[in-house]
Amino acid sequence: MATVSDKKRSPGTLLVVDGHSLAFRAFFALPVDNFTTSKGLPTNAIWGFTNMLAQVVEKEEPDRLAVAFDMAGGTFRNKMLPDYKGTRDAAPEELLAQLPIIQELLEAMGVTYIEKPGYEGDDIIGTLASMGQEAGYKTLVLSGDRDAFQLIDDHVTVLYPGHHFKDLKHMDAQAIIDKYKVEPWQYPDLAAIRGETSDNIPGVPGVGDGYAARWINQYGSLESILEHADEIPGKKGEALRANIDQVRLNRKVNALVRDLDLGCGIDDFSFHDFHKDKLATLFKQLELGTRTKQRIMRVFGKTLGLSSLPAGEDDEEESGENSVYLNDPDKVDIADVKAMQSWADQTIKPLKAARDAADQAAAQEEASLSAETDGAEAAPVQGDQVNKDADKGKDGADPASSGHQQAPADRRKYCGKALDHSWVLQAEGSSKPGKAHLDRVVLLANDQVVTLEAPFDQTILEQLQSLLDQYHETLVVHGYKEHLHLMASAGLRMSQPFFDTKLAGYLVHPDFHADNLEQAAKHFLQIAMKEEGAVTQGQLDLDSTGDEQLDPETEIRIKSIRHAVIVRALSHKLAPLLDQRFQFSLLHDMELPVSRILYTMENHGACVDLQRLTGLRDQFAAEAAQAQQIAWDSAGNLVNLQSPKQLQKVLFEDMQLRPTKKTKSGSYTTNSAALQELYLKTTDNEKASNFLGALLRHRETNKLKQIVQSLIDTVNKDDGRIHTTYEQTVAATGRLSSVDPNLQNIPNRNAAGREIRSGFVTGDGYEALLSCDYSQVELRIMADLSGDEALIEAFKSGTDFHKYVASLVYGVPIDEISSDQRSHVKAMSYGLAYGLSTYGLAQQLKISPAAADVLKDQYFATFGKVHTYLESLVTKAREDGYTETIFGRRRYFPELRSQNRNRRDAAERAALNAPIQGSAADIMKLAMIRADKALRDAGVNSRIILQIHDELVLEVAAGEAEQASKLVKDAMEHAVDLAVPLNVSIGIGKDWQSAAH
DNA sequence: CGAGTCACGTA
DNA sequence: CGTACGTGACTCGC
Repeated sequence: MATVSDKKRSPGTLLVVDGHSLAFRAFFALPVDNFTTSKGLPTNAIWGFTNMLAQVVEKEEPDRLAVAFDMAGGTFRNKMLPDYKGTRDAAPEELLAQLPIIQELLEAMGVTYIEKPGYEGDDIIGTLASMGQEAGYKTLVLSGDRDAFQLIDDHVTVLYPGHHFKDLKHMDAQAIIDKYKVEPWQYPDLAAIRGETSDNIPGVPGVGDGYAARWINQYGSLESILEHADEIPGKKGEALRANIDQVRLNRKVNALVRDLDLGCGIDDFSFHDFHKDKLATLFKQLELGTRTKQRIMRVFGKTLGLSSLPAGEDDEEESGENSVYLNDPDKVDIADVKAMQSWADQTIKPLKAARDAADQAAAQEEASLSAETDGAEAAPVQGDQVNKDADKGKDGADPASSGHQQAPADRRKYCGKALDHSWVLQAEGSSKPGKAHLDRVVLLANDQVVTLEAPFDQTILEQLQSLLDQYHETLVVHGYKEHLHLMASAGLRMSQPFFDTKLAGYLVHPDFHADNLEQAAKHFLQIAMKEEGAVTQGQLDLDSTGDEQLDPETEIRIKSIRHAVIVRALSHKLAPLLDQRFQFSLLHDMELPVSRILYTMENHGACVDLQRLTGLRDQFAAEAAQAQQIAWDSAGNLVNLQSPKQLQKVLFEDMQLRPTKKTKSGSYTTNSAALQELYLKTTDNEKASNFLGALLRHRETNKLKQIVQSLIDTVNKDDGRIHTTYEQTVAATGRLSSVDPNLQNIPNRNAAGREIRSGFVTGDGYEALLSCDYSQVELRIMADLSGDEALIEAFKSGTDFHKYVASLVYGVPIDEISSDQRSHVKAMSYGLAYGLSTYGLAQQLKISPAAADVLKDQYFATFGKVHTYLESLVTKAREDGYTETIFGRRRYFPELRSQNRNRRDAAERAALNAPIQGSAADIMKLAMIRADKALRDAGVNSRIILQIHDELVLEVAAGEAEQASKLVKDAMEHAVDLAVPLNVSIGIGKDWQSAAH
């Protein structure tokens, strides 16, 4: 179909496409999960590639088109640079599988594609650009590879994908100069210096585009820079000199070949025959959407002068495309309560009925299915994980059913398709406990969005309250706890929603911590945000192009709507993942109820005696100042005692003390263990000895001062209480953490520090603090999970656990166990769950490594199954890629396959610890749910105010001490049913210190 | 001003 | 050369 007449229309346009780089970019830009055929074939690169190509052809209307591909096998570049991975050999299998299909599609579309053994697509492109130039064509190079920039001149423009690959930038000479401050032909020099991380090409460390450009402009060329490398000052110059060879090599490798013999001419790149049937078959196989198909037909059909094809009979949906959930919703303006009511009646209200109907249909289908298969295997194999463990319970210790949810019939095991009938509420403002305020609420239902803004009309709030009350079971939010704070600040209550994308994201990937919603979206949806925060995957430019300057208020409003859309997309991404792992119950019966409890704990806060705290602060400050003075006197020098660097100089240079250990970065440590050792060894130097003693005292008291001060600083002026924030999605093991301030690290180990706890007291109407803590939970979990009879017996015996274990290990009667023996065994027991080494054990107990080895052998000889169990944890993690707690909480450990020994060893220790620490965390969470419920059911005013991993602190209302103690102790001890009893010890007193036991 | 390092408090 | 956290101070480089 080459048309001679085309050529006369000068200048004609030649479009050259870097097939591999485009497919590569598409592959990583689009979530493979949403582009997979029912047979499991990934199609994200195919979809992205064809759509992109169609888009460009439609817009640029080229007369000639050729697509270049890399070929399997190395190129001449690999020979020069063994680590070079710029080619398809480094691509993931899922991408490679799509390349031949893309070529097949191109063929059907009548598009020429070219590949040449030993060369990259880039070289073919370079050659094609030369051919275009000779023939007087305007050439467009569509490529995601920056090496193509060197081809740019007056006749060649590169179309380069932006952060999201759909946004093409026209890179002409001026654009290169603007961006890189060098001419296009100098770009390879710049790239050689900077390197290309994505291609695994190292540049000069510490040198980026800026410096590279500066040098190029100063010296004119790369060769000239290298000749004058000696003149370049500073670290950067040093780094350059150290990497001259690398830079030279880079420059050789990034030069594109421009004169290959391709065995064809430019007229071979006209549009060829368009195979409609073949295309239709391919599209069917690939299960691509109608929209894509019609677009291809339209664009490439038109090139041939065919009329647009009729919509035809295909009724397939745009299935599995993420963009469905990222579509721009329609904005609905709500003028008054009436409008809101009618909007909700049309959108939110029908969701519940629709969901119930869908549930019923699903149940029927399942029933008929199980009838067909005789009921043997149709039911889910693994059910509700929270209930899994409870199945073992014989005496009503079912943690889930005693949780706060309603009738068992209401309890879902899976999200299933229920999300299709859900709505999103996105509240914005500050959720800080004690000072939350609500700025805006976005409601998203049925692809329609309503925004409500402060100041809120009271009747609108009532309306909203009624929606929350009636339809919380179909509601999706991002962060239930934060929403409780936000909504409460406007006087609104919020029952447990159906889904929480923040919590779900945490369950899916507990190691990943997103600071905000956009990061979560980027992580889970592979969506890129523009600087202003725009979603670029969908067309989320709510107001026309989105390019013009919007006023800040509109901007922020759009951002909120965008957030709601992201939440919807996230929920659809995460729900199937939870279902796959049987973790919905973890969300519904554990994390969500815990969120509500944390909200109330944060809200209540902990009452402190401000006078007591300031008194302590002054006392610690005085001691610290005194110690500092002594240190300064003996050093003869006003060293900053809080500067490790200055201390190193004073200790190891001025005073000539023998350093003990090094820090990670190679300097000598000045930590307290090292200082104490030095202190003991320094007998001949009075000044040094005084200095060390004073320094140690300063360290301790100054730290305490700092902790007390931070408490004082965070006391809420309105109620005199401290409102910490519990982070529910931070600790990778499933624990909570506490910030602003951290109330989980208030000193407890030595007397001076413990005094701080006396500053935590009771508020009006409360008479005492009650502290309840689990004894040796982690060890008990190990006993249960390992099934070690000796260890189980040790716990059942009810005597001093560590003494009992020591007597077994040392083969000595219990009453003959020395305190040293007890503490050694205790350290060993706890060390187990951390993956301790004999070296570490020896260090901690200040015994020889040989003695530690003996202890370890003895220990494992006594508790053999524990040893086997711990090893099996790591083995299983290596096989599965993740560990699991007794309630099915997972943590993934890709580092177990690391080539780096240190990292691998660290991963092994973490994998050993995760299920143990994590199970303990799960148990505590269930205990909190039970305790909270028990207290509320009993109608008492006493309440949980703090959680410190294995301890709960309650503020006990007048006259409730005995009742509250009993309720909480019972709730904690029966949170789960293990092979060993759970033991909770309690203490009560007028402050936290005296509540110790 | 932000990131990284060091030190140290808790379970 | 045991796990999991958060905070504060200093220091370096932008």
